[in-house]
Amino acid sequence: MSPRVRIADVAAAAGVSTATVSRTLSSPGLVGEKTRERVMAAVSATGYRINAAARDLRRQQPRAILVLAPNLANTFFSRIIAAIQDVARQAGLAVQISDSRAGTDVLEAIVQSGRADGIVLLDGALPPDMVRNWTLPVIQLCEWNDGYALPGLRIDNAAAARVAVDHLAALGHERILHVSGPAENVLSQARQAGFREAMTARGLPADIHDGGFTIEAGAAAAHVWAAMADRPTAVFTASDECAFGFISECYRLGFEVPRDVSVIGFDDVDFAGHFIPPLTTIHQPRARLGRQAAERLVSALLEDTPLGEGYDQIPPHLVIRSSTTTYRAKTQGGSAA
Amino acid sequence: MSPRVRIADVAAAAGVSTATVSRTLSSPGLVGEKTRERVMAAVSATGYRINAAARDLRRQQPRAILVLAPNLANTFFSRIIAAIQDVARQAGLAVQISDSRAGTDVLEAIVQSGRADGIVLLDGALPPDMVRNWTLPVIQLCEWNDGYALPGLRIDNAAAARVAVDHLAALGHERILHVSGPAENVLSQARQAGFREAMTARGLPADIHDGGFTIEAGAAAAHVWAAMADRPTAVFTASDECAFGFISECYRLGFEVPRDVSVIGFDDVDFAGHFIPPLTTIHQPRARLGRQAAERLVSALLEDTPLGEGYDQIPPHLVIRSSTTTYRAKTQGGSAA
DNA sequence: CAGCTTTCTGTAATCGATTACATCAGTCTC
DNA sequence: GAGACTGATGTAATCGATTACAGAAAGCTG
Repeated sequence: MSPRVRIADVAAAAGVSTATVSRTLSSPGLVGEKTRERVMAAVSATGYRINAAARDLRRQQPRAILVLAPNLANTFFSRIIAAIQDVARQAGLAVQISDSRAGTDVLEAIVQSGRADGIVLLDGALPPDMVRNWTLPVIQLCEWNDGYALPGLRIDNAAAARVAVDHLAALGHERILHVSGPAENVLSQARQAGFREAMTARGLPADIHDGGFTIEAGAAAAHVWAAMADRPTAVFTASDECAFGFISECYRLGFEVPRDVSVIGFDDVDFAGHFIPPLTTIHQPRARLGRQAAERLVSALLEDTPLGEGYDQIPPHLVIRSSTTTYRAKTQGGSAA
Repeated sequence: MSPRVRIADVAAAAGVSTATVSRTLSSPGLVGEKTRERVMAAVSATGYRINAAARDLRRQQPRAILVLAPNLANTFFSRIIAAIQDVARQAGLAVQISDSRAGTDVLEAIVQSGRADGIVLLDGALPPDMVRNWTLPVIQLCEWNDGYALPGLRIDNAAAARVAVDHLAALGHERILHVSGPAENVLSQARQAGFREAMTARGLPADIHDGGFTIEAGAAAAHVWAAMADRPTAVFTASDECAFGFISECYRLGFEVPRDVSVIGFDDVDFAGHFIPPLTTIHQPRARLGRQAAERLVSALLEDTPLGEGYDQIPPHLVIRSSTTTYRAKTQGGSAA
């Protein structure tokens, strides 16, 4: 460990004061050209790197944003985080990531440590009291919670559910099952509401099974579906993973998609188009979501303007592939109850 | 923005000096019991949170680790990062994440900023000159590069390839194609070497197609495979994603797995067991890899001992599912060249 | 050339916590 | 009760950068 090069060392090497070195680095316009050159030469000669802690302390801002996501292992977040990272880097900000389910005291310590000056919050299930107390700018992404009273960005989940129903109805389906996400999740609730609304608008019964976002939840739902008296001819699932699990398990039970049941997923993960069959699903523009939220936060931070209050909603987009097909009233004796 | 509460405010509220407050927080044993209680009361009354920048500056260590991964959007990393995050949090360390392909100057700035005191490096393709110059402890994970001369952790990739070949050979396959990852990638190279070795040891020809880790690469490989004169009866792919792409495209071309070709993947991503067919694949214990690497780094940091030099290699583990089956010399007229 | 700008550079205070050292009160020993 | 020791607390220097303020040099104007 060579002793760290400090700004004073660079100043000495260049024969100027530390103030001049600092200015050369942060606002070069204030420094004479010849001096600037000498300083830059000294910087590279000494291999000087700024000490972030000292700068942050003095400037009172760490130039970093914190991303809080529930369950980092969930692949849904990776692309979003990559986009956030990308925007942040271009603005010269570091990105710190934490699991939002780490426990309130841990979370408080992280948030209040002064290590970040803005937050992207991907979790809508934190205690509102805690979140409202945070003094840094926070932007909600994908999930949300009205109790936080924060600006945010998400797709229009209810509309997405309606679009899914529209598509299935247009194909002739009348019995549609919605395998929803966890009941306490806002996304689940919004999508359920949209589903219910679209179904009742058509005078159709709204069958909802409380499932989850996971592959396992989808597989379990397949058994529920298979055991239903008057089996729905189409299923709208909580997520692509859920759809994968559902389809796989159906296959194992001797059913085929879309022959025996049409399936619509949610998210359009990378893999959805390559599944067998390629999955019809609601597209979530994850890179765009991450980028847009990050840009809004970053510009608020850099220009020191408030974040605003808007809840941007991106309209839903259905990607039609091969897991849905027209409903043909059974011609074969196949699948009675 | 309420003005931040500083340690001096707490000291005033408790009627003690800042030194006592600081000691109460970091080494409570040094402080008298009654004083300690008064200080703690003052801390919660004022809502005091320590300022990380000031502490880091004084202590000369930021208590954070930096994770560098190529392409954060890749789902392979999410679980690893979650595990690292978990270990770090329990040790009271923050986690900062950056894309290792951000460009050498950006990377240098991040690494040398003094914001982290240790690095987990998931990329083996950075310039060795740069990496060797880093003065903080670095541990390589999954990928590696001998030019870095760093300690690391990974599975035994060559052995994994051998295990894959063993399995296929035991099923009677003699023509096996290896769809490998990018030629310049160390993982690809190690697996290719293992594949070649295992095949030649059996007197079998080692067919290798330079592909990639992606779904698209797998789909492209399916066309290559389909066009081969004497079509291999089994394929060992670079990754599960590659296998998925391969299988999907085969299906589209009118082939079925494992009826027409057995397929082995690599990684055992969450989804592998739910694919159709469930994928036989080499398991990478991603949570364990992340955890183990993080633990090694964290304990070196906390105890201020060197990281050591070992390259831990985890033995490979094959998960046998349904995408591989015994080779039956063609009885049907099906698929001649 | 006096006086006024403008441009550049240096001096020194400052951010908020940690900690070496000094101090002081109380306890123990002989 | 003097002296030594222990434990608790305070004083103040320190980490490394930024920046308000001041001063110096150079350029302009009349």
